[in-house]
Amino acid sequence: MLLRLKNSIFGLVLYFLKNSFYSPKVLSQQDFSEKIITWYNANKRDLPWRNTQNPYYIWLSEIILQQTRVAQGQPYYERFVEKYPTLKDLANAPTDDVLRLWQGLGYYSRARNMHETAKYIFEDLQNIFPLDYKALLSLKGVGTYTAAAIASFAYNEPVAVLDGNVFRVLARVFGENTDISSPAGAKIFSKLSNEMLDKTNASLHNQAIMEFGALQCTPAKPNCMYCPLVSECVAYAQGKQNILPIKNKKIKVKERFFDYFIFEFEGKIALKKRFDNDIWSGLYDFYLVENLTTPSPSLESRGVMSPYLESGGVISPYLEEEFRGGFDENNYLEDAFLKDNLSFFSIKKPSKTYKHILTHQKIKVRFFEVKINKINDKIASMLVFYDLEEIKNLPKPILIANYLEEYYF
DNA sequence: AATCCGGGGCC
DNA sequence: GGCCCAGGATT
Repeated sequence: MLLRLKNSIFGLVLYFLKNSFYSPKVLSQQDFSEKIITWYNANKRDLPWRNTQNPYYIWLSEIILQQTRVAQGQPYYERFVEKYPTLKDLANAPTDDVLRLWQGLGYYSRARNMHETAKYIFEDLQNIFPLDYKALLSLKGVGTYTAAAIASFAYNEPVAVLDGNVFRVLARVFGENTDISSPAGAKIFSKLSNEMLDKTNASLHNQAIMEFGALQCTPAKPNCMYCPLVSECVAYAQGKQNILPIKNKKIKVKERFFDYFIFEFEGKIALKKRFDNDIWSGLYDFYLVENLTTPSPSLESRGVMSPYLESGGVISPYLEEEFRGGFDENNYLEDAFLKDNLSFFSIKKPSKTYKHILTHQKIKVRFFEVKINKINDKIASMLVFYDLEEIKNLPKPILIANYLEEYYF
């Protein structure tokens, strides 16, 4: 008992020491919220999705902006609103069209999930957008951030948003050094963000803290000189603006090697729709041979390719199988081209090697333009050809779209 | 808990 | 080249 009293007195003394001498001013919920909202009213950008309480438009903007900068996402938002002014329009659109409009934004599962959810709301929920955080959270593609954003912006429901901006602002202002990429961090920051939330003014508060993070409390070189929270900011007092927030998760980048074969016949080009658990699912690219370990040696340098550069060669009926399963480098030419005399073609030298950088992958890509002169039923059944007008309207990885733009359109 | 999913912009 | 971006799904 005595020990406990001693400890509590000791703790009390420490508390006063900490807050009187070593720490910035204590920040109440009201002070915090008022300061960022005042800042927001003076500094906010005029963004189109802020001029509506329509949950469909807010949802659309939030899906587009996931892991995407405002400057990059805004033109897409405007095109989506133009083309699909209501949820019904989006629900009734072909998936290829939705993905085509999304082309270049990346993370294409966002578009696929968005379209699926649009159909679900229109058909199964009688076109009534879910009305609270919990219901929103059950939607495909809607996680805790997006559910909180829609619930607060559209319905003013008192749930705090927690995105990269909010993590950063809270970590710095309160000197919270828990790893934001850890489950413990998610818990602590979620609690902290909800404690700081102005519960009668959730929409404005949430908009304000994110905009504050985006414009004022930026990842690099935050504008501490003119910051309304500078005298309360723990990170500033301790000179830790560049350390916080802590994010320990390291991504590892995998290197891949793509050889694309662009089969052309009578002005049409063969494309293949991608699927499964790989990048660009749902998009169309050329016929791909992936080397899983090292780049295949330049075909000419092996002294094997040269005859085919001039006189044409043959395409294997097993081409499709080879394309599906990668290929054995030693049997590369045999497997891909030499097994049967099914069709004559001529092949251009491989293109230069393009480097395509993704978050988790570094891809080295070469293109081989293959003109097919004669075709038979087997080849026709292996390759699906599209004319250039069709290709323009199909969703493609930006890598493929750029190549087509450079050499075919 | 760890891994995967794009593309662009900034330093 | 490294980091970040109005994160979420999958395993």
